[in-house]
Amino acid sequence: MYRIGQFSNITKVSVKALRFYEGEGLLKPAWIDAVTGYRYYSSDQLPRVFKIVALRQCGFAIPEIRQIVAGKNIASLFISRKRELERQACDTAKKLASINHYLDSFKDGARLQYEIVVKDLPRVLVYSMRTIVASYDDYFALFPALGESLAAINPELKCADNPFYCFIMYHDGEYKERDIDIEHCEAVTGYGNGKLPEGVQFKTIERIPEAACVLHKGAYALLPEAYAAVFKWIDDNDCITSDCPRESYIDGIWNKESEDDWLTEIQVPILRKQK
Amino acid sequence: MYRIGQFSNITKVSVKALRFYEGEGLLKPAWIDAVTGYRYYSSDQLPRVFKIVALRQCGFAIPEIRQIVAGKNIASLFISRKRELERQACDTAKKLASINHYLDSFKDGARLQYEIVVKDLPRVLVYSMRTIVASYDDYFALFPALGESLAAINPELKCADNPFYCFIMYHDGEYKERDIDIEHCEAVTGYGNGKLPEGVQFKTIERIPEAACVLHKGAYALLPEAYAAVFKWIDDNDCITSDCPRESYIDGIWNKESEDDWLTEIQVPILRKQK
DNA sequence: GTTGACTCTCCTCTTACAGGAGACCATATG
DNA sequence: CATATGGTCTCCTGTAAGAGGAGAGTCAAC
Repeated sequence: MYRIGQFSNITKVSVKALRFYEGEGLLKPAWIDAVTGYRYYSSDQLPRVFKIVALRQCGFAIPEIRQIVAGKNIASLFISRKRELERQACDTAKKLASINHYLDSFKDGARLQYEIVVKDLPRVLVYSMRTIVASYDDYFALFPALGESLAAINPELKCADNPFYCFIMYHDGEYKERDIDIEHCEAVTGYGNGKLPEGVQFKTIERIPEAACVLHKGAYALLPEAYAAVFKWIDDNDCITSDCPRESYIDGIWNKESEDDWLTEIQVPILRKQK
Repeated sequence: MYRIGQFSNITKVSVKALRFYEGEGLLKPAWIDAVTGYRYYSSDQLPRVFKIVALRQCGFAIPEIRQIVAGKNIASLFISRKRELERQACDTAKKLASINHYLDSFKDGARLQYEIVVKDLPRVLVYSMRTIVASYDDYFALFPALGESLAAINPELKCADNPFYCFIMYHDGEYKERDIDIEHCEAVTGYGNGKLPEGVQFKTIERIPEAACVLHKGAYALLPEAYAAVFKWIDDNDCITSDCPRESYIDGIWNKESEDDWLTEIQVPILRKQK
């Protein structure tokens, strides 16, 4: 019979842990002195300790270990543990890739400027018009008229209380300066039934489970830098672009005077490459 | 200005988390109504939220994020985060390998019999004798005499209160049934100074940082099964044997009548293969 | 008898929020 | 104007697996 300290030395399990396992009903001491309360352990308990320690080294939680030592459902517990560990490994790999991306970007200028966030983009109903515009300036000229025409048809549909309600999608796979294939979208609360202008329609845009997003603060002329950052991130993180990028206008000429305060979010749908 | 629920929808950060970040001094609402206590957020705060979310997605803890947004020590924090993540990845991989080992062993008989535990074997002073014995039976015949000769020289040195005090090391790289090169060891509390029998010496056995250990319950004839299990584990876990295996006698003929109650621990020093 | 090393129980602390209770607030509807 | 509904407030508890420590009792040796 060994006292708790000796047994702790033998098994390399801390005294705190031994007491904790007792409380959890995993390992009762062979005998407890009723007067002093001292716990006494015997070598017969070593197999049990071994089992507990081995399972803890596999990352099992206490209630799972309790089931396993009771002899229940063994294989299924191991399988679900395996899946959980695989999930964890994948998770850690993502974080690591992201960290490496930022570390790499520090090499040039030592500032953390464009932070990439992975988000879910929910399914959304929009009032949309797809056009090919000669240049960005042409697009910005077109833009206000659309909002007004929507307001004229079904004023109750607008949901402008969400700053992300207005965005465009770029249907060109690549970057272009001229003749850009653009779809202008405004989120709405339902399909309207007024007469639509030429080329305009109500439609549903399906959910995107993962999109790499970056926030750009400042003039639109600097947007390409933000694009470069997010595409580098996508590459560094072993992802591919899975759908057309979106640009969502949060703050702009309509509510901020200085270009430096304009806020635009770029959202690029992604898929993780299988390894 | 958005109320907390709207801002939560926009940023995909939960209401609870927004309030928590305020408490942590990471993100103060743009304005708080002094009468109602309602929090109001503005789009100017989006960049900050982005930064926080991006850093959380890298696995940074709140105090680290607090430092980063304050602009301190950026690179070093990223580097230590990277190291931590690499440690985690390695840790998960170990657990996964271990789980896979057990799952594999279930294929034959569906029992969890030999659990492998990775332990540190501390530095130890021993009274040792190395011999080549013709067979195991010869060794067991030799065994008691050694303990007695030690007791005769320096009785105060024995530390038999530890059940691991008595073990042997196998110097043969491979399994043999005849002419086995064995070192018998008994842990002692110091070097003695009596006259030593032929072939016997006091020596120090250095610490082994990692050893794969398995507990065998039952007759010595079944020990090979335990050896098979531990060597399979070592293989499944991408490790190599780095020193001679040890067998530690915990319960045996001297304190248990039935062979079925004998308890022996096998300890195999290991090294992880680099990947 | 006294020391020093062990051990006991009980309490708090760790992380990044989630869940819920009970009360207050805002807006739309009848 | 009263009410219904849903949003928000603060405050409390819970999480996993123990670690750390306080204050009191115990064991063995000198």
